[in-house]
Amino acid sequence: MSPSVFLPLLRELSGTYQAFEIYSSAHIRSLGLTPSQFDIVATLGNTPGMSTKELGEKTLITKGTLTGVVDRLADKRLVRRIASPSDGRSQIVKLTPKGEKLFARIFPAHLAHMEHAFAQLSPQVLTGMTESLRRLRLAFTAAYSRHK
Amino acid sequence: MSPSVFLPLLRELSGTYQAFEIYSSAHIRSLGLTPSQFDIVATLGNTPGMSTKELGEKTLITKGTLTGVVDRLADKRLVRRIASPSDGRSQIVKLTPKGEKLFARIFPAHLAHMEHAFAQLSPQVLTGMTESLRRLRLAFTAAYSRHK
DNA sequence: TGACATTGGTTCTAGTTAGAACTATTATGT
DNA sequence: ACATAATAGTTCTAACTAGAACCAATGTCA
Repeated sequence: MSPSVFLPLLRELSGTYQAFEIYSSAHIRSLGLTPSQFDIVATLGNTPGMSTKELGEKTLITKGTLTGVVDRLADKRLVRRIASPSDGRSQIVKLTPKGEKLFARIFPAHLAHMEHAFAQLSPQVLTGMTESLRRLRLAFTAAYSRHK
Repeated sequence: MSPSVFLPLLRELSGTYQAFEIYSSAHIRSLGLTPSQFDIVATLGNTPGMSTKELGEKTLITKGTLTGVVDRLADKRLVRRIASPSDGRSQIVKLTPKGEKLFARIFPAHLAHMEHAFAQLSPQVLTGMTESLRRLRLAFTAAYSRHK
């Protein structure tokens, strides 16, 4: 495979991801959260809470980073840490009532904001893109496990 | 457009980008650079140098960040800043001989590393993915300029 | 049961990040 | 020419980032 084929793809992947981040995060910051904080709140919304580990898997935030992000959300009284009843090492993170109220207010608003970006694209095109990205992701993860 | 269509796409976009980053950056760090530093060195390779502004546009690194990244590369004696002859506000950043030597050594190695990830995918599929991503990027940038 | 490895989280370090405020220089419009 | 606006870079702040070292609790296996 020649670099002239995959280099433009890598550039476009970075560019598209960055364009998404810029569009999405401008809105999120206007709501008073950082993108990572929003990710946590959105993931915890409508759940009874989950362990830090599970939260990290769903949000793709590594555990070292997660400690700090959850700390700052706890400072804002949006989440609370509870010791796991079944595992002495584990913490359950859950939204406080204040956090749930925030979730109910900003999550639908953010979905509506994101929806605007997809106005010109058909569902068929979007599912096709999703499938393409999945193949590409699998190619990277497969290559990574081969090389490590 | 329903969130059930675009939310999986956004998740996959983040996941794919992250998988790329993990695969790519593990290799870059083993070469002694951070991903941002590698980006700069790769962009400056085989050029007579360019302004900080141009460098930021090509690498998608914002100017405030770029100052620090270039500082650290300059500390390592890999790049040098030169005053622009035509514009008193502008700096030209260029590789030093040491930087060029590093570029010649690690850039081909990194291309070869990335190439492994694409072994199972045909050029046709890759160019199709590139085009899909381009459409998605344009959707975000168009939405962003509408909303700002 | 007791040694050993694994796992969940925290802490630490070096670096990146965006965004805003700021400085110096250049461009614009009258 | 002069006032004003725009631009290139730096600096500052708050936050995120990965990765490694670390600690305590749990799991494994002989």
